[in-house]
Amino acid sequence: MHDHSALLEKMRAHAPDEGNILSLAGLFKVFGDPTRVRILYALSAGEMCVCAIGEYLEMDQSAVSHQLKVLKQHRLVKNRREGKTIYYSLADRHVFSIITQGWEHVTEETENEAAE
Amino acid sequence: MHDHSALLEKMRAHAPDEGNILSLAGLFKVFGDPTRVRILYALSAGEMCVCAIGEYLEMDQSAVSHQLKVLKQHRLVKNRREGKTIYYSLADRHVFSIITQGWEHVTEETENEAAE
DNA sequence: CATTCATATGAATGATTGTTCATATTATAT
DNA sequence: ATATAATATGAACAATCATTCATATGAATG
Repeated sequence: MHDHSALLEKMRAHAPDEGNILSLAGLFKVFGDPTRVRILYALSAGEMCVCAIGEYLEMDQSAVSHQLKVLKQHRLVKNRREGKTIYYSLADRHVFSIITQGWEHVTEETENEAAE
Repeated sequence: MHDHSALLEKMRAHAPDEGNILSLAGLFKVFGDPTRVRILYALSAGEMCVCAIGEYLEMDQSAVSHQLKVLKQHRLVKNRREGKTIYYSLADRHVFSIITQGWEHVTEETENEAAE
């Protein structure tokens, strides 16, 4: 192994906080599932109740609830109750801007998606 | 289950392409691992060779190579050879702006991270 | 050309995770 | 109170995935 002591010295000087790294990876992991992305997309059109989401995405209610819980834990969605039904909606503006940012990367270059 | 036919009708009208959903989730999944985030952060300071990354992150060379391969497949990093060593760097401007976007969400609200 | 250095790759493994099934809440209505 | 509708939760299972170990490539050097 060749020498990098100088470089490493410099890098360790302004290393990012480990807690933030974990939070950040945790956040992106939530976006890293097709089902959750579909849910977020659906909610970008406006609030929806749980069973409407399930019907739209053709998945059963339990699976939807489980994923909504994950999304809520990371504050990507919020909900309100109206009688028996609970309506979910996007939590804040960040949520869709993160998706939009990723979208640009994905749609920008479409050649050899899984190449190499 | 109550009725949503009207809502669903409208939503299916402008549903996002399934292929794009999968690509997008795939992209975020790559960002959803602490090791890969650490690597991207490291590379944001400038290009580094594989063993420097490994030394910096205190993980062995093989693990680094495996993750670099994932990052490269998703065009988040690029590399160039110089003799025996191969230098990796961020692929384009998107990469860090995606991280920055996520960072804002993570650092904005720090109360009850894993609550509920 | 044999050796060494830097990196890549393949198989195996342990851990994580999305979905399903069954069951539990919570709220309305009769 | 019972029944029903809407949602949530817990356990179990299958699939995915990050890491490790061993080995392979590819380039320089003696």
